[in-house]
This record gives sequence, C-alpha cells and structure tokens, in this order.
Amino acid sequence: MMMNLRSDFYVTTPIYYVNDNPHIGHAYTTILADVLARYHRWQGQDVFFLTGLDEHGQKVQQAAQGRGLCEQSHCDELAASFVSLWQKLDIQNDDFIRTTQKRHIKAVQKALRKIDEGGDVYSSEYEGWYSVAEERFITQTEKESGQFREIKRFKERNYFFKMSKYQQRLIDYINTHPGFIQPEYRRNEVLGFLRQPLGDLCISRPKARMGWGIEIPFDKDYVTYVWFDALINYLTAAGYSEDEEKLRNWWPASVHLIGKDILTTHAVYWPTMLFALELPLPKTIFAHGWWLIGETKMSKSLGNVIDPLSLIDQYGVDPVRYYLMREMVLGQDAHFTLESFIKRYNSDLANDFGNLLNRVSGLIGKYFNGSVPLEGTRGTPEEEIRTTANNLVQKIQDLINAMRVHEAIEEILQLVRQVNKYLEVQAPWKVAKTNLVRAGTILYTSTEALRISAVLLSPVMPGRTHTVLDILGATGTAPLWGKLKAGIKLKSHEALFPRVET
RNA sequence: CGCGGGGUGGAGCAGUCUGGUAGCUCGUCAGGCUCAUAACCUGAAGGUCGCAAGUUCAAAUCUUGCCCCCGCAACCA
Repeated sequence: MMMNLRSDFYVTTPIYYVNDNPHIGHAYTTILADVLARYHRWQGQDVFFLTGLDEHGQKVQQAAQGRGLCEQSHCDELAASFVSLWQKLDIQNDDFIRTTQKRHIKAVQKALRKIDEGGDVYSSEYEGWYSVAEERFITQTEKESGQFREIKRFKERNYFFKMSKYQQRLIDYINTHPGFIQPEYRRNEVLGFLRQPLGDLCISRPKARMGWGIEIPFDKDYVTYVWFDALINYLTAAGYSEDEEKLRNWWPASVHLIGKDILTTHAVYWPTMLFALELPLPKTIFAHGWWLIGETKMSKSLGNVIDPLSLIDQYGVDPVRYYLMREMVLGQDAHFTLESFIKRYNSDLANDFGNLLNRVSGLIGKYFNGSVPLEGTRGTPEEEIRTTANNLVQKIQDLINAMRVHEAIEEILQLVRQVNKYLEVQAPWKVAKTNLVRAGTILYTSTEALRISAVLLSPVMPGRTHTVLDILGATGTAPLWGKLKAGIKLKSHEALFPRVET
C-alpha cells in the first residue's frame, strides 16, 4: 500500500443523490469510511472525513416538483434525513458538503473557468436520440432495446470537456501507480475500458431544459452537468475555492470510497478533470461491491425481506456496523439476510466476545472481590497470549491500511477465541481453590487480552467497546500489554450482547 | 474468439504470485468442562480443490484446451 506517505488521511464517500431516502448502500459506504477514519485517527494521523449530498440535476428537480416543493426545500428535507441517519449510525464525519452550498458553487465555477482558460472546453452541436419520457439522450443500443418511449431525433448545442486529450496520460498514470484503482480487477476493467478511444465529456445542459444546477461562468444560458458538478465536491471541501493553505494540506485525497457503479466516473472522468485542473490525483480509488437483499425470489416467498436499517432499533447500532463490516468480502457483492445477521451476532458477539467479558468479570467478582488481580509471573501460556496480542496491534494496522477490514475483524476474533480456549485449559475456577496468585495471573492475562481486543474493535463498534473499557476502568488506554491496572474495581454490567434466540 | 474476475468438504471464504502433509468461520455428530449469555473447549464425519490433457520426483498451485457463473462495455448518481 502506498497510501500513507503523509501523516494525514483524507477519506471521502460519494456524495449521495437526493432523489430518494437513504438506504443500506449509503449506510455501508459511510460506515466503512467512518471505520477507516477512526482507525487512522487512532494511529495518530490527522484525519479529514468527508461525506455529503449531490443536490442538483433533473431527477432532483422532478422529485421536488412531484412533491410540490421548491428544489431547495426538497433538498433540505432529505438532507435532514441523511444527517439523522448518520447520527444514528455513529458517523463522525468532519465535514458535510452539499452541492448547493455557496463554497461549492464557487469551486465549480472556478474549475470551469480554469479548464476553459486552459483550452479544454469547446461548444458543439450534439445530435442524437432523445427520449421525451425520460428527458434525456439515449444511445443507439438503448433505442433498439424498445424500453424508451417518445423517441425523437434531437439536436442541441452544449459545452464539452476535451477528455480524450488526456487518455494516454491517464493510461500511463494507472500503469505506473498500482494502488491507484482498487481492487486490482477494477483497475484492469478501467484499463480495458481505456483501450477504446475516449470521447469528450458533455458538461452542460441548457437552462431551458434543466435549470437546477450551477451556472456556467462563461454562458448564462447553461448550467453544468451533474458529474462535473458532483466530482468537484472533493476539492471544494478541501478548500479549493477559498483556502489555498487548507488545499495544500489535504489534497490529494487518500482514498475515495465508491460503489462499483460509479467506477468509470471516478477512475476516468475525475482524473482527466484533475489533469486539466493541474492538480494531483487521489492516492486511491476503492470500489466496493453491492449488498444484495436476500435471495430475490426465495426470500420474497418466505416473507423475509426486511429493511436492514430497522435492525438498528432492535439490536443496536454496533452489531449492525459489525455485521456490515465483517460480512462484506473485499470488493465483492454480499448477501444481506436476517439469518446471517443473527448467526454473526450470536457466534461472534454474544458467544465469543460478550461471553468472554462475562467469564472474566464473573470470576474476578467471585475470587477477587471484583478487583483486577495482579499479573504476577507470566508462564509460557501467558507469554503466548501476550505475544499474540502485541503482534495483533501491528497486524490490524497493516490490514486496515490495506483496506482489508473484514480480515482485521476476523484476526481480532481469533484472539478472543484463543483467550476462551486459554481459560478452558487453565481453569482458574479450579486453580483459585489452591493457588490464588496463579489464578490472578490467569485472570489478569485474560482480562488484558479482552481489553486489547476491545480497543482494536473500537473503530467498528465504538459504543459497546467503550462500555467494555468502562467496565474495566480502562477507557482511553493504548493497546499496549500491561495498561490494565491491578486493583481497579470492575463495574457491574448486563450481558454485552444478549443472545438472540431463534 | 470484445475485456476482466471467479469455480476449493452442506454454506461463506483463505491458500494459487514464491509447486511439496488442503486451512478458517458457520453448520452436523460425539465427548469434555461447568467460570460464563444452553455459552466455552476437544474430537469426528464430510473435499476426485469445475472438466481434460501436459510439465515435474511432486500441482489446488505452472502450461494448454474446454465447460459454467459473474462484472465491465461512455455521457445513465
């Protein structure tokens, strides 16, 4: 990974289009960004985590009209629903950009002027098939698909960005920067795409047809088209229009998280735009897969289609964050089912992690009056646990830097399982009857390993891990072996993750 | 032959680059333990590693051919 050449970390989600309410896809990307941001903060880096909304365009205009609202009111309402979801999901973003904000309008117009002055913009008549029903141009293939109504031959003057000019430069860049587009097979897809001659990008819409957008600074009859508007947001928030100092600090972004559907726009349009703007390219563009809800027909007939977000109210936000992060395999699609959620919840969180807390706190309560015992002399089994825990810290950092979140989580759970096994073998409930000092060593070791697991899991489950650390009297401590203080009275508690009976 | 990814015990994945007893989680069965959220621990059953041929002392791993699944293929968030 070549992501961390600097000590700071700028992570973005796509800006979400406000023609509909937020769904699991939005939630997933944003949680992933939040988890990465928290891990990097925890590593001591300065972090800038950006998310936001794309509020311009025809579909927003239509959605607003359909609800009998003006565009801005419609956007404000949906913005509120996104913000409240982020609160519910424990998202700690540093900025929330909306493309209707003044700073963004300034940034887009500045960028348009810049590429125009650079000679990369021209105006031209575009002729093609136009679907009146869809209110957009369609391709020949789409026309032949028969899925579009009221098709007309249509001619329109528009502004174009000379994207084709940068094709070879982009190919060279991708070839010399292996980590730029991830996962690797997405990079190959982009390179495959770039084997065809690249066209130029239409970046305008006449106001007469679509007025809800940012006016083009050199032609008052036009607004800029969605993608040109949207992509610039990553620059706006980094200070492009109003703070050169800030821009130098944060640009280029460390990682743009995106869904696989918007790979081309981010891996082709955006880099060529940045070339034209004479700005460096983001270090990494990472495309993840999609959540499929159940198994289509099967789950429908079983009546199992549920809104994943509704699980938050029932099970809490941490298990939902955990499930989404653990279940999605790098870059691939994942299946969301209630069954797999409960399985994951019970086996990992209730049986392994939560139950370990109950075991150690119960034993310490019984044999040490609730106070953390002295570590004493470590034997071979204790050194094994300690070594695993110490090595785990570095391993987790490496996995996170490599964007392998689900593997990082699995590694932490391996430690938890190892400690459960260790307890079984050492049986402190037997040892305590003859050798209390030795029992103390066993329990200190187990508790300390649990504490380190909780610290390492905290970016994924900030709430419940904080509860664990609070019970152990160890909030804010580092994942270094020995930070757990002997003599601390454990707080009483309920089951951390009550088992879900099925 | 458009480009690319993949096919590993019932399920989901790792291992393939750097050939050499096929690993993890869940599930199933049997036992153990009893501190714990009927949790935990141990053991077992279960795989011709898509098919075929080749290279090699040795192939899931390298080569070739074939079959099947999936993604991408431009202005559509």
